[in-house]
Amino acid sequence: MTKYKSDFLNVLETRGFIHQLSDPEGLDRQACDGTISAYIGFDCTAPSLHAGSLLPIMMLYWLQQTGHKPITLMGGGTTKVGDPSGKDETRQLLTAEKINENMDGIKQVFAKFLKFGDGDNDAIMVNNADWLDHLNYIDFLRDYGPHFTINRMMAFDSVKLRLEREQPLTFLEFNYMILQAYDFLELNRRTGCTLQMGGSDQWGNIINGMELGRRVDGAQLYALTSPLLTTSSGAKMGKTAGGAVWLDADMLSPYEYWQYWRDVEDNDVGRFLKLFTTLDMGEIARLEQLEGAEINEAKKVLANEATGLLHGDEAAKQAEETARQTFEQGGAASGLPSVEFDTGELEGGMGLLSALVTAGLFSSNSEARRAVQSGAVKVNDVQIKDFRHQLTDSDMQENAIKLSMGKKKHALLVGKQV
RNA sequence: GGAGGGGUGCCUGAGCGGUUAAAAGGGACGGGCUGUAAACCCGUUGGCUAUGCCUACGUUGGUUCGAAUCCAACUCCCUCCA
Repeated sequence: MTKYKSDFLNVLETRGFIHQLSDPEGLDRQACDGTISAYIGFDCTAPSLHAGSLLPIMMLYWLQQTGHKPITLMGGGTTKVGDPSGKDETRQLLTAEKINENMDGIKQVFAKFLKFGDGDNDAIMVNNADWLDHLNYIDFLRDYGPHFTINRMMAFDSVKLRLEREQPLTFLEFNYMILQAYDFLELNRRTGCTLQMGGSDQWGNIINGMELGRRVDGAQLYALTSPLLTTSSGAKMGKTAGGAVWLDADMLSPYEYWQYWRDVEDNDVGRFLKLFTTLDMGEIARLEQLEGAEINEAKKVLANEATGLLHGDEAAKQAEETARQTFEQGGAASGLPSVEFDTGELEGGMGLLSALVTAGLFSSNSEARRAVQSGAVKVNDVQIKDFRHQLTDSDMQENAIKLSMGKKKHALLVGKQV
């Protein structure tokens, strides 16, 4: 099938995870001969990871499934510096407290995909602040500075891009690649890790670490990157109307997460099934054959599988059921995002606009009013175009009012006696 | 330290005394078509107790009947020189 002998590279290859690989034969042999440890670094710039990080997480998942050891590296130290790759502007510096806070949130997610522990191929988590925070400047410069030339550093895309666009690149950021390179070396020393994976934008950084390891310790290290993931229409993964597609259930409900996968473009379905589900390739091939309206079945499978991996099968089923009731029957499913309100407000009529804002469908009355006027709003599935409309007791159905914005966004106002 | 350029709405970016809630594009959202796609077409895109009011063009003052537009100070950023 593929040119690889090892399960690990075979799986990654057939599922479309591999973009660049530094030494295919060498790594393949390593993976066949024994257990390899590989790491991926994660930023701590947000309190939760989003769908964009799912790809690297899945790589670690397959790494473990094929018998190897995943290492998740939290960028507690490097986040203090900020990766300039792919950024036009200097990132805002985060405080140490904020970084730690974010790190706590991010940790939760990994446990759902990886098995942590002390076993041979159990995953471990490390924080590069552990070694970066205590570096001695002069010692560090003397030990590792000679292995980097400015000439080469200038040639890196992340640097070149800034210079060409005449955007500032601070010395702080300029150092980022050195620190990341050092991470690789340090991890190799500490845990025997020999492979670093990451998005294609990390290629340069990873190569740096590889070379540093070779020069300093004579270690044979490997680099593997995944393709930069965009949707067929070119948009970045993981962003949606309401913001990022967070992996934390508190920041994005399983139902909304399910909807995200349900709504992917036709052209992405096959690719996403391979990348974000664990279905076997035969099943995926079958789903890929579906065309026209039938492709919706494949999308549901995608949504179920992806949601199941993250939030559990139970949550996935619920989300599917909620979606089925909402879209296919037009009913008010209980699993919709719901907000409690005081039923006393209905006496004498409750303004439609404020109800919509309360339900979280709009952020301001004006925004809600415009939407009502353009016919986007429905109350219990009946379109209302008068923004002065008042909701009353008679709108309550089974102790809730279903409010809709457009075809896809629904919310329930659930009555609460006070 | 010296010289120049610049800070406009979610983003890019026009405007350079009144007709500016601020061109244009992007993005986003809504409607139509569909399959809860894509593409395409149309609309919306500061807030409010709404034929009116308030807030907004880095900050603070000033000139003026009137300022995003002129002046001053401050501040932040960029480029070049030392």
